[in-house]
Amino acid sequence: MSCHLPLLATLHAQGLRRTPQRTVIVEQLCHNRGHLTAERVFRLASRHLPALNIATVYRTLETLRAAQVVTAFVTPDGLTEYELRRPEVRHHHLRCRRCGGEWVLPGPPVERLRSQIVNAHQFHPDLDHLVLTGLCAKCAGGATPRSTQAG
Amino acid sequence: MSCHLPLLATLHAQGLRRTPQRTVIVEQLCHNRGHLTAERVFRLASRHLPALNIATVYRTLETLRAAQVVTAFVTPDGLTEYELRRPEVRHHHLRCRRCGGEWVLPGPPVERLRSQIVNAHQFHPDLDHLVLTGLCAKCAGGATPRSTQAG
DNA sequence: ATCGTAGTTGCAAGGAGTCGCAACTACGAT
DNA sequence: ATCGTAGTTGCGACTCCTTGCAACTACGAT
Repeated sequence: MSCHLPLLATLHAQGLRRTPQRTVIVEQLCHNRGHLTAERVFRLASRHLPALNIATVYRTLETLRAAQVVTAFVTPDGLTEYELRRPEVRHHHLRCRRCGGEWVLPGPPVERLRSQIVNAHQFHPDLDHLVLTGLCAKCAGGATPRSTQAG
Repeated sequence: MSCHLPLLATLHAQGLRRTPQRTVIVEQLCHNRGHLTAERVFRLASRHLPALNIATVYRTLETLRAAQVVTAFVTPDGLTEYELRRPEVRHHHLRCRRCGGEWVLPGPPVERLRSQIVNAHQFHPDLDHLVLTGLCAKCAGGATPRSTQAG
């Protein structure tokens, strides 16, 4: 069962159109789990819909984000990346700025930070999806990180 | 005593030139504490050096960052901001995405997160200077945040 | 003081992302 | 099935930031 149909239904339920462009973009997001830049989405999607325009890709990704179908986040490098939204799986990423390796950071440590911020400052931080760059153990001169590779 | 002279000396000690452009840019960073976008640096500095070119500003800020005179960071909005580097004062920012208000988050909670990541994953995250967006107490419908206003 | 040269600049072109508009079309009503 | 219309697209122009290059110059050696 394709995963894009319920997502398109979500759009439709919000009064938004299920255009071929949006369909193919959502399909690619389903087929290529993990983070995708807009450019990559464009390249993947335009194989199936050659007349697709890059401006449409950006707009569609923004529409999907606003519709909470997709999560968009800015990496510390200043790149915007997109990922299908999985609200029940709150996770973060550790990304090595030297080798590019990436690991999943499970939710609890960041949740503790969130709690501390809420309690001490009554501030509600957007901490659903963090990408933290740094150096992995190997590049920093040590052993392998212990968490799972990112997916 | 102007703060820009020792900073320019730092550049010089690294084999880099103390040009008038760099001087005026560093002066503005000293006079205008807090976060500055490249555009704002450009506007401030070009009052003193009208022929200054925006490309030079970007390059100079990057040079200053590489020389560890300046900290550069990408906000969750995707904007790059710069701040004089003060390694002995490790701090972070809470910025309200609705009202734009900004508060300082002192170091310890993030340090605890860092320790947890290092211990569990042998990953050394870049956590010297975080900007966390979210909703302040007022915009989220509560009382005022308790930490100091950002400076 | 002059000189040589490598670091740096201004400039124009280029790339990534955004925006406004005319043309197109998804889709609910009939 | 057709129709009307508001949502959406492709396109070209625009903005912000980056890049390559010729010209300039900071500065160490003399």
